[in-house]
Amino acid sequence: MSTSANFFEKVYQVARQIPYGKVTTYGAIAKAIGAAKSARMVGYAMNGAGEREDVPAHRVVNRKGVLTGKHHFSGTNLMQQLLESEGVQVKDNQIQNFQEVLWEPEILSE
DNA sequence: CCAATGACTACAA
DNA sequence: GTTGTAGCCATTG
Repeated sequence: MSTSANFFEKVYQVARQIPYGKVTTYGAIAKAIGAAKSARMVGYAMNGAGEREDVPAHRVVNRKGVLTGKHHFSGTNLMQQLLESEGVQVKDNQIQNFQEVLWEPEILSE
């Protein structure tokens, strides 16, 4: 495997730590895994995480609290429904009480 | 190896 | 506040 394998693993590891009814941002995860400048890669990793039920990709949004990656889910509003099902208010693909439901992961250390 | 892509973010106008 | 440009870096062709 490649070095990037660890990168994905770290992303999944942090994503799994997201508590119920909470959300986080790509930048927060990227920073937590020690790759704050690789926020894009976090979203990219989420692509493969969609198959993993252990990784709630629907709880990961961009820094504005917008469901930018909803198109990657099965349906067009599946991501929003999942969030609303957890008590997260979403409107027009954007989380309303974003700051209230926002959860920041802890920095991973080796 | 080089070029293009992307579920991002920050800054400038 | 909106729009545009640039930086970022792993993946893919």
